[in-house]
Amino acid sequence: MLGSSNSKHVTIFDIADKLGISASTVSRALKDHPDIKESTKVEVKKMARSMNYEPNVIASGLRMSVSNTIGIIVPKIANFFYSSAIEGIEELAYDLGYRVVISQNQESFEREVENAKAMFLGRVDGVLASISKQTESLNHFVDLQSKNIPIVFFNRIPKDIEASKVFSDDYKGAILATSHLVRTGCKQLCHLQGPKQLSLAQNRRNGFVNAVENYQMKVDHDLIIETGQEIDDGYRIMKKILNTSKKPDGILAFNDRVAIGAMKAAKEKNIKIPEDISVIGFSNAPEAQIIEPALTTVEQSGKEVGKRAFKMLLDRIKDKSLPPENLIVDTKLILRNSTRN
Amino acid sequence: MLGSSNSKHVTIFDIADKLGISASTVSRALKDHPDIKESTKVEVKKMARSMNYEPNVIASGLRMSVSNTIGIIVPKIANFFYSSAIEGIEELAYDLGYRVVISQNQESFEREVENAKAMFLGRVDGVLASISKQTESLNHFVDLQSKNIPIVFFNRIPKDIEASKVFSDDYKGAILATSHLVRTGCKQLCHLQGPKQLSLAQNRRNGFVNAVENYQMKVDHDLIIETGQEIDDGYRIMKKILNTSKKPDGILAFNDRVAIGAMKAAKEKNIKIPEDISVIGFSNAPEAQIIEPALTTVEQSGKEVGKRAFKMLLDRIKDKSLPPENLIVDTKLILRNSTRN
DNA sequence: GAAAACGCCGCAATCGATTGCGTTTTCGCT
DNA sequence: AGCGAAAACGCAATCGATTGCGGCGTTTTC
Repeated sequence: MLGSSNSKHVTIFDIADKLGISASTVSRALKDHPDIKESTKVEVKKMARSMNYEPNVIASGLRMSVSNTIGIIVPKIANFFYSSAIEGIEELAYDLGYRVVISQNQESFEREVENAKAMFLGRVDGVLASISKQTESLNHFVDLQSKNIPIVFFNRIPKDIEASKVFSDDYKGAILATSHLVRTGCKQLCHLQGPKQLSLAQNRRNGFVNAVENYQMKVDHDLIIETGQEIDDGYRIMKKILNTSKKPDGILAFNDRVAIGAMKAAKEKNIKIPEDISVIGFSNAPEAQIIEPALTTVEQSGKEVGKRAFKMLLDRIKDKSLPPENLIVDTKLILRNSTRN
Repeated sequence: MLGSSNSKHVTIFDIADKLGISASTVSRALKDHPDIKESTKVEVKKMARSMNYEPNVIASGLRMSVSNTIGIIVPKIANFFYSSAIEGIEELAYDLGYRVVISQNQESFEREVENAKAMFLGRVDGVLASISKQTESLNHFVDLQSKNIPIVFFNRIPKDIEASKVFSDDYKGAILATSHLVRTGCKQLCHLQGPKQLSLAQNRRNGFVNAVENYQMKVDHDLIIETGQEIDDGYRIMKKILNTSKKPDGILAFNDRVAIGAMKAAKEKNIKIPEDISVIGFSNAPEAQIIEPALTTVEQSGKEVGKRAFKMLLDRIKDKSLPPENLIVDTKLILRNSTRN
């Protein structure tokens, strides 16, 4: 267990006293320093165990200037993708003896700056970050780097910074999805592209456009529309679209929630999915399996992205001279019933 | 920003040197100690600002034996309720200068014990915990308490421990839900009660039973069934039920996901919801609004529970002599279309 | 047989902030 | 001017672990 008494913590001095040796020797013995005789090591370790000694990571951290802690900065914790990513990160970090501290900013830029500062003050060994929708300047991250704290960005990544980045293959995902729409007979495609400033939204858009052009079809730019990222955003936009003369028969949405909103609007107009209109989302969130018809979507595993990002960060914590690297996590199309065969 | 140079951190000694005074004075000046002359305070603070001084919380923590960190232990991070709770906790903690470290155990008891130990080693100032499904012994938590680390349990709470607990009013929620089923004409009620060992499941069950009896109806114990907590669990059980002679016309499920599974099974048998069978879930998860018909459910705000639990913990961190307290967070029934009017 | 080498361990400084206690400075008052 | 109390500040220890350097006793080396 954790130790039996409720008295103060056992220190290496306590062990040293009991054994009539010095604390230095105890310290060295516990970490198998070659200067220490085997028999002493055995004694010390035995005593340490019997006294329920547990090293004080704070004290050690002060001396060594490491904290064995990594920080995570995300826009919002209670979001399926991010909580999955955090789950993946925690899973790996835990086994490696790293603590995970979390902070969120609810998409506020100022708050993100504070987040970064807090990470610095907390002396974390490294940071994993997804930027907020409002992030313009990146000084707070650059400052972190200049303090020798490595950063790995994941999912929502900034362009203008030299740092490692891990993100899903949005471009390819969009190509796969769009191609599927075309091949199943959609003629008039629409893309609800989410918040324009996000690079992942740009990648998806590019995938969409390129795929359409690949099939020698014309891209209708009136049907590439900026949206929010919630159900209601998809709903409102779709309602507007359906009131115009343009009648899209295939939709690639920014994410599953936007897709679901769009589906809701279509259903209200008695437009049948997938017969009259096919819909594809992004994420493979839990909701995608619940909606009817079940939503075809581009899977993006938050857990996987989180894990990869953590590994990359770990390498850079251990060797600060490693150059930045980009890692693109594969995506795949999950076929369900919101698209035709 | 964070400071401009990439050199070592500025310490109170650096400030003291520049000003030709001692570090003690700097330390005291920075925290407005009455022994220090007003003019010196001003000078010190000015210098501190201009040198971009930031206190080293690790060093201070070592001396003060506090970490300004609270730990969270949950079964699973990527779960809507828990990630909402974490979100709420982080929101409050952040503003109060507390860091939040997270650990999960994926419902494994052994892992939970490790979680607790890690919290101890990390010298957190307090712990917020939801116990795993498999938790039997509570020694690891008792140990934490005996080390003078306050714990507040939330949501999934253990019975046999003297500690503060914050949980939603499951009993009342079940009463509300069950009553609504009865009042809208359900005659044969069924309760999918989730994992039996969880106290919240027991509370819900009690609410269910008492409500039924209140209406002078007989409780059919064959229709109070232990289940898992996932969609598939609800689906499988419901399929079985529908193959028996008992035909429930009202279901209170352990949570929304189980409810959704049950709905799926019913739909496959062409049983109409809510005409032939009414369904109510627990949680008000995002999925509840997506499913069709939209799911009537007992709302439990993870965010609210998290915040309340954090406040309670904070009080106990500041005053360790505070007695344990129970706080029951109100629940309410959200009416949607999976029940009749 | 003296010197160099090695094995094993302790002293004391270090990381940065805090604080009890003692010392110096300041200032009021006679 | 001189005394005493209060105000203002410095010294050094402390929190716990780590580590360079030096000490001492034993063994190896030519």
